[in-house]
Amino acid sequence: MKKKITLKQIARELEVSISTVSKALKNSREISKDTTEKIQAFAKLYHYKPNNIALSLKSRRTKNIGVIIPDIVHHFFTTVFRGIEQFADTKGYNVIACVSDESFEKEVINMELLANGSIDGFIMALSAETQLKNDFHHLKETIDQGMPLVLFDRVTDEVICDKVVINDFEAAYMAVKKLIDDGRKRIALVTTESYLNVSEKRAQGYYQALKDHNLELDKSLILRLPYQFEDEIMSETFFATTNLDAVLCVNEIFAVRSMRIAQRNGLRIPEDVAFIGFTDGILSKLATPALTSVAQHGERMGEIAARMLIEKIERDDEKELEEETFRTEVIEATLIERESTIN
Amino acid sequence: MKKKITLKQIARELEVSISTVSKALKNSREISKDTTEKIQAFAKLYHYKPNNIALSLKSRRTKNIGVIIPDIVHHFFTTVFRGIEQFADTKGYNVIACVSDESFEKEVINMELLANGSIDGFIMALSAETQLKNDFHHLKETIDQGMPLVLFDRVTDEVICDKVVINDFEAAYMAVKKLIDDGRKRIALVTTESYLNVSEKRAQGYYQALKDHNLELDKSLILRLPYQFEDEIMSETFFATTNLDAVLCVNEIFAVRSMRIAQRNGLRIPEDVAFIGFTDGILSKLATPALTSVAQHGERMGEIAARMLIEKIERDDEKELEEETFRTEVIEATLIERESTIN
DNA sequence: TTGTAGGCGTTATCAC
DNA sequence: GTGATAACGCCTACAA
Repeated sequence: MKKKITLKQIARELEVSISTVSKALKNSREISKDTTEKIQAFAKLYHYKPNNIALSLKSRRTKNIGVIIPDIVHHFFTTVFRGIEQFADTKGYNVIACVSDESFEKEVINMELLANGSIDGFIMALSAETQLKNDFHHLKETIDQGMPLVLFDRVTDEVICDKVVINDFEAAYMAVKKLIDDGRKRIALVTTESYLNVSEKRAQGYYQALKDHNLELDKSLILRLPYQFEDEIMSETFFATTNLDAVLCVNEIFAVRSMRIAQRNGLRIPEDVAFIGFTDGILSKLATPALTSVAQHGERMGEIAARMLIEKIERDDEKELEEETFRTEVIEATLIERESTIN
Repeated sequence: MKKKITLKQIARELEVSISTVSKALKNSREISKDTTEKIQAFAKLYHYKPNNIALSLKSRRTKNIGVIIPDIVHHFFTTVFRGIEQFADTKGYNVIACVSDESFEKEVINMELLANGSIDGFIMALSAETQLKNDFHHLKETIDQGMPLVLFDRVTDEVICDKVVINDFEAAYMAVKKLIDDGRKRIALVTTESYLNVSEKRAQGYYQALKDHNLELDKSLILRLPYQFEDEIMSETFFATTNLDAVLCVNEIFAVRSMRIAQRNGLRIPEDVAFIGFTDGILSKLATPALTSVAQHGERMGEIAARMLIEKIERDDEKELEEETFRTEVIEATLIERESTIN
């Protein structure tokens, strides 16, 4: 087992100084051709590669970015993550992934841990608990220390930083409008408890679309499920007792589960009830019937977030005292029509 | 904006030496109560936290582990990743995630990048291309440099290191046996091209089960799909022209897609055809009918891999020259029965 | 052309 | 009790 070799060891072996080795390996013209060749040959032989940690300590750049997401076994976050990773990779950055598990405390701990030099910037989506508590001191402190931060999807107005979101309001509006245009009158909404920012925006879009088309807002058409629901009793009762002809769900899991229950109750999709979900992951594509779904373009979202972050990181290098400017990029959601609505 | 503060700055402000500050913050009894308190108060005020990079340089420990997986938007790998992340978190380790995207080159590059000091050890599943090329020099070199490595799921006998796998052969055998016990006679296998180690083991289990139950191996019952197949023509033809009464699929996507096609062809599930898949992710649970599936227990796999790795990392600290021993942990797959087979 | 010295932030050893 | 010094691995301005 040959441990990684260092400049110092090469220098000792070849009886030259460390700086000579360092320069030779960078093809500095200061060093004679002879020594350069000798050193490079030796270095190659021993697979010399500079130690990232030492480089980071010196340059104050880790080439790592921290990504904190609420959940990894979740199609949307996973696609965003892939977008981030792919873009980061092209720029020579690595991604440190932390899962907050929807917990405020884990989010805080992870952030503080990483903020102490491990990374050059953060990309994150707020945990459910953080949104519920409305406590963002950890984000503010991080920003305050000069650490770039990009929020995506689960964002908040309380924190001033770069953001990437989709137009949730408009997307929901568009989905409901489609249902109305198809002749649906009793359109239900299946959503989460209300503190989740994105769900709330989608609900607003739903309300507005109804209003604009002179449909009354009927509270009995709204089903609010706990975020991580396993239990299907609430849904079963809802579908058994509610008179409806269309359903908008704020994610694809709710949608597919709801479709199953509706089908079990003898409803035909889309003839009796139309369904539209959010997320457009593999579930939407492979459900029976295939689910019409609002595509959130997670991968692009991740890519844009990573681009924004890396730009900021690398710009910070150049002009130290520039006026900070923050942007919010809005990605247009698109409705992917499949079998669960009438085309 | 207050940049992170360092020991040196605290020392200067308080007009003491750096070492005094360092000791005071560690509650060393060498330092007087007065100075200790003064320093700690100041440090707290400025949110002092030691710089991870500097600590790493000194300790030669990064408290990071590198995870290289072929694909992140993939239920099984995602669950393994979660298992790794969760366990790592409890031990104070962070996870750097790289996606090889099934590419040999990306795998090599990522590995070399991380191996230069960024992490303390690797957990990985081989990319498809790596298995196809059968080239493992990058793994061997990494191990040779004293970097601990744990392979999971997509492993190879060519590399000697810790491994975590499921009993693919037995799991497939068990699944086929169940189908046979249910009275199925013409059991098809939907698998990937053969270079994928795990698919091949599953195929072997399928062969053996047939053989042990005196069923002839009929090549026309085997459908080999390209790994990332989007196109459904091959499957359509297969289901349209093949006489079968059961199907074993090596992953849940193949299974759900196949079920859809079979249903479109007028086959009833499970009456006419029974289906069993591998993976047991959300697709299996929410498919119509719900899919009987071999659970691979990805999360546990990740946890065990992380435990093995961290043990090795931390043992390396202690006894430097101990005889290396490597283990292969086998996780028992379990068959989760649902509606796509007869109970 | 080569080498020395200082510094990145920290800890540990040893001297005062 | 407190501080100076060396070291982790690397880079670079400045000497020689």
